[in-house]
Amino acid sequence: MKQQQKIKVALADDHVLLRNGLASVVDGFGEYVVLFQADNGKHFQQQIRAYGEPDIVLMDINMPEMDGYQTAQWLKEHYPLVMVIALSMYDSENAIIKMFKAGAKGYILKDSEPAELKRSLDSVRQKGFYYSELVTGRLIHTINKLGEANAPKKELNSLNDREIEFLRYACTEMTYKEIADKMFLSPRTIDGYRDALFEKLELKTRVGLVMYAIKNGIVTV
Amino acid sequence: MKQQQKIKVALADDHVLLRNGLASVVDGFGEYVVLFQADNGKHFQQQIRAYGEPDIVLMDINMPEMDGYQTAQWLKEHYPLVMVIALSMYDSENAIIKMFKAGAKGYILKDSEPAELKRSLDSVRQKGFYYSELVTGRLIHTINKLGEANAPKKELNSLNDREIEFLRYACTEMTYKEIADKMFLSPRTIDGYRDALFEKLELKTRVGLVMYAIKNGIVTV
DNA sequence: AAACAAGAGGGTGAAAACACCCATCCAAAT
DNA sequence: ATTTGGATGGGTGTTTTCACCCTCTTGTTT
Repeated sequence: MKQQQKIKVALADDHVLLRNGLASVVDGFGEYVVLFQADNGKHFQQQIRAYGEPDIVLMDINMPEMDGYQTAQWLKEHYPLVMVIALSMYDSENAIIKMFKAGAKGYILKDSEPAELKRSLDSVRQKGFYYSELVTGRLIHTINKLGEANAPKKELNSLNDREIEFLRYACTEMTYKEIADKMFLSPRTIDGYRDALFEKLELKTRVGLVMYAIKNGIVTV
Repeated sequence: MKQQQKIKVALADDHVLLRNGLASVVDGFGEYVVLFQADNGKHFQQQIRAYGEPDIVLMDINMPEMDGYQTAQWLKEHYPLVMVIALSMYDSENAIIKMFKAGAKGYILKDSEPAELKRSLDSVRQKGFYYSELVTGRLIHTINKLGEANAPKKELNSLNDREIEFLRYACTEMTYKEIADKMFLSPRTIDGYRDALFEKLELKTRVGLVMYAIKNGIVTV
């Protein structure tokens, strides 16, 4: 009887060990039960067809094949009642915003305590969202930026393939000239990529680019 | 009957979710049972006194209070029969060497598949060690370095507090001059720190320092 | 057809990062 | 008592990075 009242949770994360940890903790809460697990977005789509709709999904952002943004977006369109809580390794303002734009109802870090995980599940179930201090703080920062006069074309950045390729090289000990060679571009163009990223990511130095790339899973450390 | 023949495994890791994942996977193997879990080295010392000696310990390297190096070292002295498998977030040559020097019998990454975790447990149990390709590759690199003529005083680096503090600042967008101010030192001295690190870590650029710091848990991303 | 945005790239100069030199002080080891 | 070695920091010069200027395509929009 009580069994049927349990909240169904699905997990999407390519790190098997961590996913198992989530599963055992979620099951341990009692009111929640793990309906199924997936390695990535593609796998998740198959699983949801096989097992049916969960109430809540704990969704990793950085996954192979199909990442958390895409999967959350897909869920929003095809299963609008399913609530997504984003799971991230790092505290990244951009990731937070992109996941909420993709329909996520909460955002927690992978090194959270089980208590916070439970808070997020409870909150999403009861109130439909979970806004931690982390999230609130980042969102306030974004709001403040929107108020600035010099914010003409903030299309809410998503980097293109070339920029991402550049970012990966920027995380090595190569000079920009060497990166230019690797990418078959002029050093000037690389200069342009860098400056464009500085602008849209609000950074000033190459170290800033490196930290950004790591926090956003663009490079795997 | 069979129960008593199970290999006793202990876990030391401050990330609760991942630790739970390890526990459920290890228990799931059948031949292994998790004897106890600990948040850090200090906690681990208490637990081993309370629960007795495990056969194998899965030991995280970066923990608060007392880290994996220290804890492995302590185990080597006080419980020499306990076999340690180092658990690391990243693939870092230095971390591997330091853990093996502290007596570890194996080294695996936290995003390993359960199959590899099992391989490492089986191997350590049966052969007393687990040398993956990852480990072997890194060790060969080290061996090769030892053969070089220009390797006079390779004391096998451990960074001092000042260097670590500097490294943390190096992972920000501060210039070296600004770092010098923060650390109440001359820019020249900072220059020296940087060059010393370049030398002993075999790096050439600040980006290299940043990547090193991250891979070794000196900065938390 | 004209306007416009995006991608590639040139030039210049200042600032930061890197390389290699050296001196001093102080504490610990021989 | 002298030497060694670490931590600190000065000088000088080159290379890389960063900032801000600009042109010229090409493709799309209007």
